[in-house]
Amino acid sequence: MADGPQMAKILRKTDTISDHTVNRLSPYLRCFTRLREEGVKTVSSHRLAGLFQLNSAQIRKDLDCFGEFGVRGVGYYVEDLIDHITGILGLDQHFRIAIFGAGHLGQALADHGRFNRRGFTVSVLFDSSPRKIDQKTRKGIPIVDVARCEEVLDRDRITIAVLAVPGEAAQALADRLAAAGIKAILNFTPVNLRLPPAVKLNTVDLTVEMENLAFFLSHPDARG
Amino acid sequence: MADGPQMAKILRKTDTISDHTVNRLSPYLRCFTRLREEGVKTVSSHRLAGLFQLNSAQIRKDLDCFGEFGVRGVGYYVEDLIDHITGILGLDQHFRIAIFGAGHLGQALADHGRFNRRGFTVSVLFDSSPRKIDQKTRKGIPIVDVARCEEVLDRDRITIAVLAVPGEAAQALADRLAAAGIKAILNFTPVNLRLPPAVKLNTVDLTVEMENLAFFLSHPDARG
DNA sequence: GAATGTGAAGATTTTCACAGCT
DNA sequence: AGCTGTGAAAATCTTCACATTC
Repeated sequence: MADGPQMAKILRKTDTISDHTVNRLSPYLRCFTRLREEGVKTVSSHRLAGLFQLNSAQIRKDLDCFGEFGVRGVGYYVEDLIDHITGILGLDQHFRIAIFGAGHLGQALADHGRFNRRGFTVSVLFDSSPRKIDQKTRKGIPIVDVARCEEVLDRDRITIAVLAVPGEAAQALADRLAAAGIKAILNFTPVNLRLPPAVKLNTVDLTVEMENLAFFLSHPDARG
Repeated sequence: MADGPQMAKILRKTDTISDHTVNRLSPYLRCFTRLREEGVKTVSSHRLAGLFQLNSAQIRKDLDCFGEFGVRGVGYYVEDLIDHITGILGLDQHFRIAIFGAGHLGQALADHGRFNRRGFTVSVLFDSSPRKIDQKTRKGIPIVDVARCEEVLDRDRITIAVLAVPGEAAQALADRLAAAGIKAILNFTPVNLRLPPAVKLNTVDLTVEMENLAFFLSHPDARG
């Protein structure tokens, strides 16, 4: 629904949303969903600014990206916001995920609620260890031999790969996934992956997060 | 070593490093460590630019933040870079970590190599479930009743808390941790935590990561 | 010659401030 | 009166370009 041609209809004038705005859409959506649960019908950019610790102009600019559907003197209709952002993010489609690496982290992610919610399903884990192959996770997601991954990725129409393998295996696997037509990768390894531009890569690097905290602990004067 | 007063000596003129630069220090350090292992003695900003897919001027500006120790015509001494960045990040100190929530994710993180390396140790997990209290993780890290957390945090001189609890419990716990003197939190819950400015907060939000990928899958024209 | 350090230019993001709707 | 939408200003981040040093 929010594919190529339709995008122009959803995305208003710019035809392009800034990177930072994209990263705010998901928190916005979560917030709006909670507001709806609380029975809130409309919300102003000022109130949202308070909730997000952001400037209200920032929020108006962000929401402005995909059409003027705020109402002056009133604010934004929560239901409208949810519809629009759901569409922009593509969450009216369904994405199937494969997790590579059935170690503790991989299995924890596979069974984690965040990966199995509106818009997403974890369909399979891949591993190379004979002790894990053909087992299932606690919640029943099958663990398959990574040697068969191309076949299964295609069969299950998987578009997102999550990498929870040892760092040494990451680049070779990423190359293989790119060749197999995977279009998005969430990388939990600490490797700077090289990928063709058609593949979107997000990296969650726990070392970076921890060392960033260490920096602020060592320099209490900087930010806090 | 890299504490308040000394900071002026390490941080050159600006007395303040930009946020983006701070977040690049950790990847830099990892890269330099690998270069050292490979026996590389000096490295130029151009070569680093290639490795990081960054502009070479960017790298020079970043490294310039904490003193001019590049050598014109030669480049940077890898050993020097490692020493300086280690100091800046505070990794010559040792930080003890407590993980809150001994579910699959919490236990996976506790035993994960990234959290138990130079500069960091996971000393304890906290949980409220009687079935988990007084157990240990696979690698032997004790799980303690969260009711006792203030006592243990103090006893073990823990400065970093990792939150892997259900979202509903997160804000109350964060308040408690702030009151207990915790100075840095790595938050894996999808909650926008409010904390006093003295507490540094980093959030890893898996929903945001997945929905960001969904956006790019739905808009192949944008970045890829 | 090679590579740093850096002022100035360029790009991007955020904030301000206010005209214009309801 | 209240609040959006938006041009313009401010702040931040990145890149260019070149004088300077080894």
